[in-house]
Amino acid sequence: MSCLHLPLGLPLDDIPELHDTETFTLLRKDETLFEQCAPFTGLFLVRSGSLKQVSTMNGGDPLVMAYAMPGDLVGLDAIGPDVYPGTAVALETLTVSVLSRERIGELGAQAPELRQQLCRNLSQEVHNERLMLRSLLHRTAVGRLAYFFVAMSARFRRRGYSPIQFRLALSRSDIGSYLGLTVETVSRTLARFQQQELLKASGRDFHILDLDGLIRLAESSGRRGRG
Amino acid sequence: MSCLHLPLGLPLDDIPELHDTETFTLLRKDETLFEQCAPFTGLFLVRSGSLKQVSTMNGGDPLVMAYAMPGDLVGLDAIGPDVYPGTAVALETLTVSVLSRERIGELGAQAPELRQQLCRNLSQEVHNERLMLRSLLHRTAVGRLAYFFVAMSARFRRRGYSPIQFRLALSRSDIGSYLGLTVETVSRTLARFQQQELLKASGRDFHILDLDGLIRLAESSGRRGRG
DNA sequence: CGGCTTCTTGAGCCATGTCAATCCCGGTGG
DNA sequence: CCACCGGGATTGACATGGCTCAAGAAGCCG
Repeated sequence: MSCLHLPLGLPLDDIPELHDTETFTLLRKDETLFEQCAPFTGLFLVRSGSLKQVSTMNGGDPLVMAYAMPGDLVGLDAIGPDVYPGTAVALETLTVSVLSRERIGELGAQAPELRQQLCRNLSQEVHNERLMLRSLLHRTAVGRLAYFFVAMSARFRRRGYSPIQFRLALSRSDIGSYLGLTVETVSRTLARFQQQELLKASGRDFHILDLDGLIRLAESSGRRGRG
Repeated sequence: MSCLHLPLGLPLDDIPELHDTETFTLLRKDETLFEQCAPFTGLFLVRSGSLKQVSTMNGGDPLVMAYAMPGDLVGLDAIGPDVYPGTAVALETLTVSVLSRERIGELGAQAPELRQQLCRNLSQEVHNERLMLRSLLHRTAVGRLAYFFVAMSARFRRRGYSPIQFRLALSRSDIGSYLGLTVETVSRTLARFQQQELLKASGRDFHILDLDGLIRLAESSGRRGRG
């Protein structure tokens, strides 16, 4: 289960230029960093706070596609299409630094190995996404949520935060959308997790009590689809 | 619904070097091109026949992750991890041409814009996968299968084959695994599609009768998860 | 024609979506 | 400081989609 970090959690810290950027932007809760379909202008590195990326399909409801926390790079999935494939909404007060399209071009020209590194990361990402989402497809609500918390725990750990106690700015219904479940199911399942002393949730603060238990739940394949 | 092509269907035809390769390999049904966890040795371009890529999670059942048809490039998701993240199994007699790791390096060095192009494709891919899988997460069996056939139809069209009549070498249970459904559900749902004259299936040959109807089904969000 | 695998069909049950009521919490105004 | 209000969260009752188990039909190859 090495690949549990979620979508935008690319390990690009090793690209120093990314940290030199001086352009900072501040957003308040519910403000957007960019809108779906807006032309690609650059990448964003989250400094503090968090955001969700929401995509609306042809006449469907908006889906929460990704959750970005400090250290995450946002906008990578806009490089190919050349427009942002979803709207980025601040979940709380948020600061990001901007890496403009032009700057990316310069950097790519100067250091080809940077682009190579980016390729690697993207390739890794394709694989991670596939693996995560395909296994979610086969899991029940319990499995999906367990997976979600294990993944979040791993992500916080990699970022240097506590892997067992953290705050998720996502609402229950965001989590539901992210996992393909209804709010009610999320809520009920969380209640069960707490009864079983797997974790403690108060509002948006979570405390993992039994990570191994959650991992076991996440791996014990839920029932859907045998082959 | 521009992004309906499936995982490995990258539009890399514009990279001419890929077609110059002389190294051909032939495999018979059920033989494998590479095994999961084998070190990355190169990419493969499918010439004829088809294959499925299957990943086994930590102690789970194997999941069908991708289906590759002639013109598809296989192995892109191995670049990042440097090992193949799944086993590639021939579904029928199969010929591929090999693009070795070394050759990729050379090409990348000669033509930097090629690598850039690869980046774009990978980025696009991240987005496509996300979109497809997240929306599958929210759909019922009907929606998933409809989506699947619409996607396949689009893929065959892009490859220059008939978009309404094609053969899928995948078994019902492969399709189920790919979509997160059981064989039985796939079978029953296909039966309903035929009653409603949306398509005709005989064995592994499919004939789309009402593509618009399928698109409508695929888009009319199945019920799971409202937000 | 027999043996294998794949596909289809049926009956029953459980998980989860739906609908609806209530609760909780944070903010706002009196 | 308290009453009110609104959005999110929880909980309950119910309906149903899809998984399970099981049997049979249809291909496929010898």
